[in-house]
Amino acid sequence: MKIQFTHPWILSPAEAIAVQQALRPRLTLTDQLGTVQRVAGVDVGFEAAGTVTRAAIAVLGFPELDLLETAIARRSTTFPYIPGLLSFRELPAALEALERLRAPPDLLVCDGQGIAHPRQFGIACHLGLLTDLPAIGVAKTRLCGTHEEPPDQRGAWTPLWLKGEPVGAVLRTRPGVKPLYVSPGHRISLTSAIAYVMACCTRYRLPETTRHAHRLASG
DNA sequence: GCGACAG
DNA sequence: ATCTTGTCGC
Repeated sequence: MKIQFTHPWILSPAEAIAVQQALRPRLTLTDQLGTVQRVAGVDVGFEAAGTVTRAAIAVLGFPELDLLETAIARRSTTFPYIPGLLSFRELPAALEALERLRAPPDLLVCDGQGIAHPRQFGIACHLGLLTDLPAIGVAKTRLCGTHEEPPDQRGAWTPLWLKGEPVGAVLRTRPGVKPLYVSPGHRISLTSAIAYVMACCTRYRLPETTRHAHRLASG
C-alpha cells in the first residue's frame, strides 16, 4: 500500500513535539470507516539491544480473523524511547512494513495509545494520519489519565479521563486478566474502537495476537 | 518542586 | 522493551 505523506524522523525531542502539535488538528475523531474486511495488527519489537527496530504487520480477515497477509521490516533505531514520543522511534519501521502490503487494510490496530496521550497524539493517531486509515490504539499499560477499575467481566470498561474529557476506555477483554487501554487514533469513535477491539479478542488477547503476528511475519 | 512515564 | 521474584489459582 501507499503511505499518504511523511516528514523528517531525525529530530530533537522539541522538534518531535512540534510535529505532534502541527498534526493533531488534522485528526478525525468520528467514525469514518467503510466496510471492514481487513484488519491490520501493527507491532514493533527490537533487536541488537535496541539499536534495530523490527516491525511486524499481520492482516486478518474480519470478522473471521483468518490470516490474509504479513509483512516485516527492519530499520536501525534513530530516536530514543521517550514517554510521549514513542511513535518517533517505532513508526519508520512500521511504515516500511505497511508499504509492503499488497492492499491497504481497512483498520489499523496499533500497539500503544491513540488520543490517550499528553498531547492527544499517540502512535495510533500518528500512523492513522500518515496512512489516512482508521486507527485504534491498544496499550497494555497506562500512559496518562485517570480511571476506575473495570468490573471483572468480559467486555466491561470504564472511561479513561484526561483534562475532563473521556479519551479512552479501560477494557476487560477477559475475566481475570489485566484490562487493555483502548483509545481512538484516527477516523473512529471511542465506542466503535471498543467494539472492534472486542471483536478482535474473541480467540486471543491482543498481546498474544501481536506476538503471534511477530512469529508469523518472521517466518 | 516532585513524581509519573505507551514501548 | 526485558528480567526477576513472590503469590495465587488450577
